[in-house]
Amino acid sequence: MPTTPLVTDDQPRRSRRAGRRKLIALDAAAKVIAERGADAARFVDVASECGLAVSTLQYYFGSREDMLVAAFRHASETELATLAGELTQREDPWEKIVFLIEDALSGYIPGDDKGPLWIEAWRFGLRDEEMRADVQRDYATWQSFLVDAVNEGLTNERFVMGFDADQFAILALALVDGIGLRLAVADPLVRIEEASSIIRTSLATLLNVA
Amino acid sequence: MPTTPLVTDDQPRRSRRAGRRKLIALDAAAKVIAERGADAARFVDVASECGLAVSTLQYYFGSREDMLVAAFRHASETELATLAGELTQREDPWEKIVFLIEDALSGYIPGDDKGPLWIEAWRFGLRDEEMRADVQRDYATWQSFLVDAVNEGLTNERFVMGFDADQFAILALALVDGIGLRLAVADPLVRIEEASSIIRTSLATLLNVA
Amino acid sequence: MPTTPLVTDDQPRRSRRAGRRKLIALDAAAKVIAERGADAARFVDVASECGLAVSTLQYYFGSREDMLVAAFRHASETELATLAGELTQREDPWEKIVFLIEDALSGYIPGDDKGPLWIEAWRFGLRDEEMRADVQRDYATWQSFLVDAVNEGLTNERFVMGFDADQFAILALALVDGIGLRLAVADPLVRIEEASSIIRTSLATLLNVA
Amino acid sequence: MPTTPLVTDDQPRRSRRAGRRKLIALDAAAKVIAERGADAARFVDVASECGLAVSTLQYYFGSREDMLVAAFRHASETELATLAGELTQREDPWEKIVFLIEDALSGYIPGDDKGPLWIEAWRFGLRDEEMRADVQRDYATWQSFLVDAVNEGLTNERFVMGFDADQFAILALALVDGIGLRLAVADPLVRIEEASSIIRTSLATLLNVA
DNA sequence: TATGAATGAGAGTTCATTCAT
DNA sequence: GATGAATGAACTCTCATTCAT
Repeated sequence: MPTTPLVTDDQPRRSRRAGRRKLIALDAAAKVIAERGADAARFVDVASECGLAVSTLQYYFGSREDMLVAAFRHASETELATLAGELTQREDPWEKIVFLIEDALSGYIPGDDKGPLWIEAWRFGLRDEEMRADVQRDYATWQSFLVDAVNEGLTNERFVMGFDADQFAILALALVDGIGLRLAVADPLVRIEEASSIIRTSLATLLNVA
Repeated sequence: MPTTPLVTDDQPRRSRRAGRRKLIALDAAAKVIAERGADAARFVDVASECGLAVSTLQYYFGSREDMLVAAFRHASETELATLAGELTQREDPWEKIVFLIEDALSGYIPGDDKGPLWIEAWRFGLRDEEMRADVQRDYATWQSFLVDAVNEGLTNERFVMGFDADQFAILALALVDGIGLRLAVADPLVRIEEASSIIRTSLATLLNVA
Repeated sequence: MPTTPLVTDDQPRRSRRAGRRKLIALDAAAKVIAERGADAARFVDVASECGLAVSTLQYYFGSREDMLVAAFRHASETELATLAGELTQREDPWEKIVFLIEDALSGYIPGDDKGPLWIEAWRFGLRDEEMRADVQRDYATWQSFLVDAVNEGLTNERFVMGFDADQFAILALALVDGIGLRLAVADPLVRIEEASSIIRTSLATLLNVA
Repeated sequence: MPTTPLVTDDQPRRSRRAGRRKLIALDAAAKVIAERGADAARFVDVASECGLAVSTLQYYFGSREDMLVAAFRHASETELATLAGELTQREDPWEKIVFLIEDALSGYIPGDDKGPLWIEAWRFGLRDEEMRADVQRDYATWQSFLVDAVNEGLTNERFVMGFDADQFAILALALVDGIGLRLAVADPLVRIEEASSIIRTSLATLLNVA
């Protein structure tokens, strides 16, 4: 190992540096998008957030829109990978479901960037085909996480349910997003602590959790 | 005709005409917002949509942002008034609930402007205090429509439920919005017809509708 | 006259002012094009030449390219109109021909803007279809001026010639442009005074001017 | 092979290769200039035309402008050398003149790069002193080719003429360029076949070709 | 020798806004 | 009350150029 040729490292090192900076730029872009909204995310904002020149961002991503899409994609890929890792560390299917719900919901609490970023992503997807495909893929992934957990529970006989697993997953995701939106706009009628328990209770009811 | 008091009429008529034009402008603005998104809704777009001059719109509303907020408010007031009227024409509380759900959900079907407008409204509310207050008020109104229906049903003993009426209303609205979003991004995993029935079934389960 | 309705003047007055300024802008653009070349003619240059804001120029012309084309067209229309006027003031066909040649040639003498502008125009026309049509039209007009004079001379029996009038006109224009180019690049082998006399002599030879 | 002195060869071979690549770059530059015009000839265009990196071109030529000038010079030197060679293969002075005229004229026919390149060269020369000197030199060379042929013909008594040889050469070149321009802008009033014959006929007339 | 990474300078364009009428 | 003319501010994007390797 210590004797492996250092020279072959040279090529990767260059690109690795560039790659590193690009990742930093992507994170900065995601942060700016979450804070100001995608439409108001300017090159200058991202540049000053990550300390790179505006023209460097353009060199990396081509156009502003491409930067936004790349930032969305990077953020969601990172998050979904983390999520998948976390799930493998939990045994009980109901626990998995609760984990997913709590994680998703927490993103909407003012101060967290995940919710706003997600909101921007699919709003962008309303009018941009490429982004729409990404959003659909993300929904599908979340849904599959839930479906897997539900199916485990059904197999275990921990759950008994009148819906099929996909329908349940759709309902669960909808509840989280729908309530998340009210948290995001700081609706005084929906308190954070209550939100979580309402969702858990209603889903438990639908699943007849043992 | 020529002898009718033209002069005294003149003042009111003018302002009435102005009022008329302003309403047309508001509708045009709402349409443009729904189509392009609030951030991309330019004065020129609205102007060419309603046939008025850009400077006329500024004369009416002051700034672009004020125009947007006015458009949102006008649209929601109009819709809520219509909704209230429709509700009085229904007797059965479950029917009222179904009506509200169907109405809300239908707005999200691609091609309809109500869903996109609502999305723009609360996204705008994420970063604009004045708009946020409007959004919260709208949520409260929708919630009260549902709460009233639920309470009727509980009184009638048509419904039996473990939640309180507000919690149920929050759940119902969240489901509609959450699923609406997936319809809006044309998610292939959520078909329109199915969406409605999932919501109805799950709510009926929670309410134990007689 | 002093009693004509002043009010009807109102509308035109506004547009007349705008029209006035636009003409000034067109002249400024032509000057900048002649000096720096069309590709290097920036909005800033034209703006500072005529004292208007850059955005005003864009308001007038739309895009930079449209401004250039408008400037070319304006210049050529003005020049051709002047030329047509001058021609009517000359009787003798040979005198007309000489006048046309001298006028065209003089534009190429360093310091004059007409030659450089013409060069820019047709070089632009090499790659722009709209401009190409304009250039062809200009060539046709110049050619027709010459053809008319030649035909007069043939009728008068002042000229006797083996070519037809169009061929002669093509030759004459080619000589003027071809020699003009050498004047424009300050070719030491072609002196201005000589240039004119060579052209006159050779054309006179071809026409066998009486 | 393995025993041949690799090292001593190495230096020359490298520079030879470099020289080869530089020539390819020059041809690519000339092509791009002819197609897009000198002002629009970017490093990227040339780079993608010849498969080299932008920074390599800059390494070769220094600045963009230097690359352009080098390309012009390379193209004209190549052409003039070829031309000189061709002329030695012709005996008859009139044949030489016709050959020169046809060659020059053919460059202006849309599709050929020589005419456009020449146009760009002297237009560039209008504003760049270095280039202007090159253009004047090129004109001088062409003119000398013609003058030599004319003098041969006068000595032979094939030609009888009222002009001196330089004046004739100036006229001939002017005709070719002047008519070439009209071919270049696809002027419908000047057909290619006719153009050539008009020039030949008029020059023959002036020379009283035997 | 040759090239990718990074950046500053400069240009066109959009757009809300001001002002005079 | 309504609108066209004019403009400044802001932003994206292109491109030559510098630098390190």
